[in-house]
Amino acid sequence: MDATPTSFDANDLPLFGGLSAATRAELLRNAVIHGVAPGTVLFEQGDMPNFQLVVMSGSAQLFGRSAEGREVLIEVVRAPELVIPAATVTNAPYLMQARVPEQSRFLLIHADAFREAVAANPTLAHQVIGSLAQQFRRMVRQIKNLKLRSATQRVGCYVLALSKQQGTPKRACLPYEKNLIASELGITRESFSRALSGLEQAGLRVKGQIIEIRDVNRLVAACGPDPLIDGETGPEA
Amino acid sequence: MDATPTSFDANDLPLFGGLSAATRAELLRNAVIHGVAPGTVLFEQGDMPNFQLVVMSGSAQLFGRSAEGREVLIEVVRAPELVIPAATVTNAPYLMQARVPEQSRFLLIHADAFREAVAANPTLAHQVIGSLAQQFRRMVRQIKNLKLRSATQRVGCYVLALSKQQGTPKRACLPYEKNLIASELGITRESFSRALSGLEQAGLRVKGQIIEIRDVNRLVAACGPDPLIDGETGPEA
DNA sequence: CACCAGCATTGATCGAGATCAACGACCGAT
DNA sequence: ATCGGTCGTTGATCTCGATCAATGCTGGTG
Repeated sequence: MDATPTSFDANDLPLFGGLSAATRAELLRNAVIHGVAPGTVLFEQGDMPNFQLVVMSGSAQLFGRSAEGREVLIEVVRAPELVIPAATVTNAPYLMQARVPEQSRFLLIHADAFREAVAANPTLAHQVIGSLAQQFRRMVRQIKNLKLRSATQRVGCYVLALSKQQGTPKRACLPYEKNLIASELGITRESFSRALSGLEQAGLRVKGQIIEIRDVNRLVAACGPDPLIDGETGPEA
Repeated sequence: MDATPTSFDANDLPLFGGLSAATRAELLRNAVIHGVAPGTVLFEQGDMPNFQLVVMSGSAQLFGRSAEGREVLIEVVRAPELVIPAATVTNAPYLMQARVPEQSRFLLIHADAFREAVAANPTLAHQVIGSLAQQFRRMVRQIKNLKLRSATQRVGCYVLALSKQQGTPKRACLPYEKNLIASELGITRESFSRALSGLEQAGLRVKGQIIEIRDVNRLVAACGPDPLIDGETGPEA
């Protein structure tokens, strides 16, 4: 079980797997690598995509904003994922804003060049299809999560999913501020806090960013996780 | 403004646009057309995809179900769309159940054959990318809708979007049962009914399946529609 | 060190929306 | 026409989560 690396070189990106050196080089001629400081906004919602961004290290957070200015976290994209290829390939305005929470590196490919390369190159197209499909499924999962579960269930399942994906069955470490996690789960930070406290009856112990799971079975019983919502993260993968 | 047709022939599907007659024929050799009666379940959530389904006429409704058995409408797919290509291309279990609400016709392409054809065929791959991207964006819009707006706002914007897309600025006709629309909007049928009543103060009149919009401006002011959530549906397209 | 700013927790209260229940309208079947 | 079923509406009540407000905690800066 080799973990996915967190940092990538422009030439060993999975995106380019199976591409001939020539086409890869041609694509990279239309691209630059950009180091980005925390807090940077990569693009605003409503902007037209000029580049296809690829996360080489670090991550990007995608936010949705309402007319009244409320802002919620919708997704987090990590290396080596594409940042919303859906916008680039349809050449339609971004539906979300992208912000960078940590020091990160991005590959920027000119949108036109990217679209042409995808059209000309079956294996590249295949990679894009895979990426789009994964991202689509994540969105469907999130919708099911929002529509079918209570706030407490969402919080509990979130913690369970974290602990699995971190490989620590008795512990989960929150990956960013509770504020953001709450908005990702479609609740306020206050409700998030209360839900965590409430789940202490189900064998949970909150210590800052670290959540201890004293009784997994009780937690599972309390919040009813579902692989078709929370993701597989079974033995493999 | 020629409306999109509601019924398609196997040979003039946009999916096959730009394909040579030979490859199209080859694909269709691995496919069958199936007429389907209302109420039929095409597949269950959790099933592995055996076919890539394409809607040739009619529609398919996609439902998510929770462990406790609650069921909500997540999306409706109409001709000439692909039915969840994300499941087929990733060869992963369906996250939703597909049910057919009306007499419909589907093209069923063997999943393996479909994947091979996509891999071998850049223009087909391009069509799949476009379809996936559109569907991804719809899911993002729905998430923003759920997380950023109140129930009443969602209902009002839904009616506005309907009237625009039906080309009747002063009227909207609900496309299926209020029951289902409510679950699509993430609320109960009772709340949906009340929200519609409440919006009568904003110039709305409910007559069964027909909703009259007596004062568009007031409705817009009341529920704050946003092209980045509700879709463009501007002058063209 | 003192200070301040941003984040997190906790309490009190409010309100939107869910739930429970009753009723009416519609529709297909016999 | 009568029946039974589904769907929709309306009312009463409840509850979950939002909101408002106060306080605590932490980390960075002078």
